[in-house]
Amino acid sequence: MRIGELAEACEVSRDTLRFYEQRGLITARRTANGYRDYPAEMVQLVTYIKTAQRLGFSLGEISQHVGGLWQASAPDQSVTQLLQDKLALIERRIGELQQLRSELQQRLATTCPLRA
Amino acid sequence: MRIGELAEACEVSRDTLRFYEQRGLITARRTANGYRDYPAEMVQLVTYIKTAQRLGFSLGEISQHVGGLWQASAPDQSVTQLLQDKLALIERRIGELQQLRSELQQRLATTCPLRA
DNA sequence: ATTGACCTTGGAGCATACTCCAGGCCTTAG
DNA sequence: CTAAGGCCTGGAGTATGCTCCAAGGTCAAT
Repeated sequence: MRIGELAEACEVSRDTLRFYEQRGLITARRTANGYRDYPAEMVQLVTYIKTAQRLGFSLGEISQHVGGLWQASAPDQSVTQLLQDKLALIERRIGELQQLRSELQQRLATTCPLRA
Repeated sequence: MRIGELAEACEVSRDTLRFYEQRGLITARRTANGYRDYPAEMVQLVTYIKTAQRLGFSLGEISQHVGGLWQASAPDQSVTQLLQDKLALIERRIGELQQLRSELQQRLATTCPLRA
């Protein structure tokens, strides 16, 4: 599939996909005429990247984990390790957000929400 | 108090304070020699800015509300609304992260974590 | 053959939130 | 008097994550 199709399927811009490639988050084969050619699974990968991003991960963090996650074909130790690292990261982030939430809830209960 | 003292009291850099001034978040009197001179309450204001930021507000959002907030004796409705919106956002994110976490946990429990 | 939609590249520009620097004045201690 | 340290300004630089642009190649349809 070409970049425009992928872009539409993932609801991102072509520029964003080229930017991700530049940053090493995704790669592309090329057709004879030089156009990028993506496999269908690329939709899943880009969706994954956007999800992780929406959840608060930077592209840097994502790129540190995505390669191993995506390329491993067998259940090997390093992949398991990567998943566990990711899980730990997610749990940290949940904790941070929960703390933020309780701060907000407390502030909403006071007379002057943002004071102090 | 001078900028260095304020910076230390608030644990931000002098540059950050000058940056906030540029953005209209804070203002300063000047002494005869041209130095910025802050009242002691400025520590509270800067602390408030940092808090709001940690809670997910951009400096733009903060500056739009800072005047009213700081002076209002009663909880301003628009601010309360803003806080509630942020709270909703945070709760959505926590939910998504928890879902991602359970997905990862399930994958880690299978023999072949990355299939499917 | 030409239009129009698609693709290519490198590079510039933008918003956010700082961070650092040069060049220079003010103040206080030795 | 001089040095050290704090302050001033304007402007450049940094990191993130795009977004847009110019100039040009590709391709299917009319």
